[in-house]
Amino acid sequence: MQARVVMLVDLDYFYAQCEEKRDPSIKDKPVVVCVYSGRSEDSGAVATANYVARKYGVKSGIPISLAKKRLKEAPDAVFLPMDREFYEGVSERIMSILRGYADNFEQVGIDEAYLEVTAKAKGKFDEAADVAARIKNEVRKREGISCSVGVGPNKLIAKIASDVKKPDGLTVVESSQVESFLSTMSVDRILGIGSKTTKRMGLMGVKTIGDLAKHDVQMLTEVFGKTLGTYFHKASLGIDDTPVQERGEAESISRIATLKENTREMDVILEKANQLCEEVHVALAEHALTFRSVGIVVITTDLVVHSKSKTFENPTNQLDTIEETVKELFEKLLVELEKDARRVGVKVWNLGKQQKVQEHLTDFMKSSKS
DNA sequence: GTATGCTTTCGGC
DNA sequence: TTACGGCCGAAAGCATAC
Repeated sequence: MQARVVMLVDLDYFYAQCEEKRDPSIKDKPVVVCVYSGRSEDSGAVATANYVARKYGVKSGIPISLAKKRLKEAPDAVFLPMDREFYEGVSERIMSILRGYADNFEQVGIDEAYLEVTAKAKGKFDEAADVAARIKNEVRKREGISCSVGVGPNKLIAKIASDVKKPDGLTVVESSQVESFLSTMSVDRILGIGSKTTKRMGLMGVKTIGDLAKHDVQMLTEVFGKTLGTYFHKASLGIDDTPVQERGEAESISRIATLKENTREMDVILEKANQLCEEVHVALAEHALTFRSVGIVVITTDLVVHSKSKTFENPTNQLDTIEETVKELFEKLLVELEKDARRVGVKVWNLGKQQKVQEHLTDFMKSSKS
């Protein structure tokens, strides 16, 4: 029985790097990939930026206008609209390269994947480092994209390791190094520890993963409950038994859009919402999926997010159901809002694979014959 | 008290 | 000094069940 070796491959500043690949002449310039909302020249936000732009304080999530201001002294800066289809194509080809190096493979989002490499690296970390180097070379040669890789005895360590050096990094943390590797890391590096839990732990005097490891599991289960307490305890010791496994289809499908003007008029909102319902329905149909939950979101003029949702007993795939539920939810939500709506969204989840009715009937007839 | 499931909000990219 | 997307999964908060 070999000790596990797990790898996390993270494609560096992915959207912006795809743009550099498409047009290498922009490589040494600040590159900012933007999501334009269409309501005015520069309204919208930054999806991601290359490291040249990051030196100017331009990063994911900031307004485009702020990014332009920060790049005033860089007249060669390049602002490009997001081209998701192009990035998805690049991602798909890279993911199929990565798959070839893995015993087991798990893609996480468009730019990240876990690889179980225990067998391929014969349980040895130095062989895993060679595999990682080969992966980086092949991805660079075939697709012209750099990535940062973390190698560790499990997913938890591989993920944290991948963040240590980027872009174009490779960090290996062997089992014997796990304790000192984790000891000074902030607790919020652990998946499942968000801002609230970080604050609660801070009040207990726990700031680093090393601090967390000093508390016994009984104490943690008293404070956080059995499931979470046990999980935090294991994570603090670098223990993570979760397997690397293929993910199914997305767990939710959503579409959101910015309105031309701020409004609280139901007609205007429902017109946009119905477009979004149709888009969601098309996406469902493409994958032959049903849903059991429907939700809406409204972002008001003060940029506060409000949402409502409804879950049904039985799965369906009907556009009518989406549209009717969305209407009902907007009517409920709008009366609660004091500000106008700026953006609206529609989402479905609790997805399932659509059964083929004909098969069912055939099965039924087969079974009723005997 | 803990587990589970649903709803809403948060945060990464 | 402000400025502000789209999509996803995770986290948090709550209700209910055991």
